[in-house]
Amino acid sequence: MHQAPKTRRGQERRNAIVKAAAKLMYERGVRGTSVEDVLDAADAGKSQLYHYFSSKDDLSAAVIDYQLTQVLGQQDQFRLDTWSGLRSWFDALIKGQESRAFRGCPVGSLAVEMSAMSEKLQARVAEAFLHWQDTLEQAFEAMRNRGLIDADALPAELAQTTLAAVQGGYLLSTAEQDLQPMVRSLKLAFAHLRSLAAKPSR
Amino acid sequence: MHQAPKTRRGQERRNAIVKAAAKLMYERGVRGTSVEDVLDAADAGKSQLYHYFSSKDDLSAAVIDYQLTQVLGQQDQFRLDTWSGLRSWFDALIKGQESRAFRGCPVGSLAVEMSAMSEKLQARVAEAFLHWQDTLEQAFEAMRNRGLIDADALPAELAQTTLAAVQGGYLLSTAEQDLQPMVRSLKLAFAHLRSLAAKPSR
DNA sequence: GTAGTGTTGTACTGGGCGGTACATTGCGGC
DNA sequence: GCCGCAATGTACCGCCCAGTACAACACTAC
Repeated sequence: MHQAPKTRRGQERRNAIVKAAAKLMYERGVRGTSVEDVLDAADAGKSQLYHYFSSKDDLSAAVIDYQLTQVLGQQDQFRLDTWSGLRSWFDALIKGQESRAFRGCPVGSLAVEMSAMSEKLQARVAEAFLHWQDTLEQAFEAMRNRGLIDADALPAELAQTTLAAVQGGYLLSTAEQDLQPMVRSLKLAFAHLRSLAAKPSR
Repeated sequence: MHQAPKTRRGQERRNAIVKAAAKLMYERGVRGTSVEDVLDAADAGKSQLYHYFSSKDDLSAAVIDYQLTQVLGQQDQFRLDTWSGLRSWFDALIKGQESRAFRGCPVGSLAVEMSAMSEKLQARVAEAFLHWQDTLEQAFEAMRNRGLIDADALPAELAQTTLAAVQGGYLLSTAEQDLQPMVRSLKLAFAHLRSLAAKPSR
């Protein structure tokens, strides 16, 4: 029981369950979503869930991965190692937050709740954020290599502060149900990155 | 039923319940904390809870207020309208996050979960954040009035971006179980504020 | 078709949880 | 000392929910 699907059909059912879980957990929170809600939404039965997952925690872990994949997938549509690409990405994040009714970051909101649930989930959350951070770091490193940002800048540090600005923006925007904090936070993050550009040699 | 306490003793019991609830909800999340857990911790009975609160949601709302009060209380120990006071406050936030085992912001983590629970709680969360933001705004306005920061700076905007940096730092630090993101995020926020100081006239 | 493995339907259970009912006790005012 | 209200103890209820048991079905290979 609760093993990886071995047929295409099984794979599709598993994905449908994760997708439905991701949607509901995003909207109502992890603990606010019962497995039966998920199964109803995915039009699946209980035996299917426990065929592929060992527990709700296990499903939740899959949901983090799924949401991270979604976020990184959208992120890949932008050339983050260019100024215009970065700006477009920020704009897209803001648009997304608006269109999803100020519900916050699909990864970040899960992260807060799951970090307090179990050691295992906490570890998965950490992994997810480090991965996300890493994709940003690569973009900044590329910019540095191409001379777009100063050679002394630390891509890892920039990735961390940028992600913090994104999450801080999301959180305030969700808490206050207002787009403005997110707009301002990202604007500031962008300006900071921009300030590291084209340093007049050393 | 569920009305304000009318005696000193009642007041104390009510406070004890809220305090215990705040502690547990912070550690385990709101939905991860049962009212019975709270009552055990507060050494109280169920009739006491429902004497002062109409529901768990009602108690949760009181917990937001309590946590905000705690945070603002600690914040009041610093002169936020001075550079050294600001820096000390940031340092204290970092120390707090460390000493509380990377569990995140006592207000922010509640906010994420509660925003998705009900309209009423969402409204209370918004109120809390706006209040917090306001205290920062007052500090920045005082600085501006005293010429510590540029006359063109907008205190409201600074308050929002500063709070976003705080929350973003908390979130990443909690997700990654590492102090560094918070340290860097606050360092950056401080540098940004600092950059608005002593503009060479217009 | 038949065997074997992957998949799915259904019915059930045991525990936990929010909330209620109601009786009882503590306490201040007169 | 007794009345009245605030405060508290206790037992209980109904519901929901994660997880299980087990039987039935689907597909592939031969």
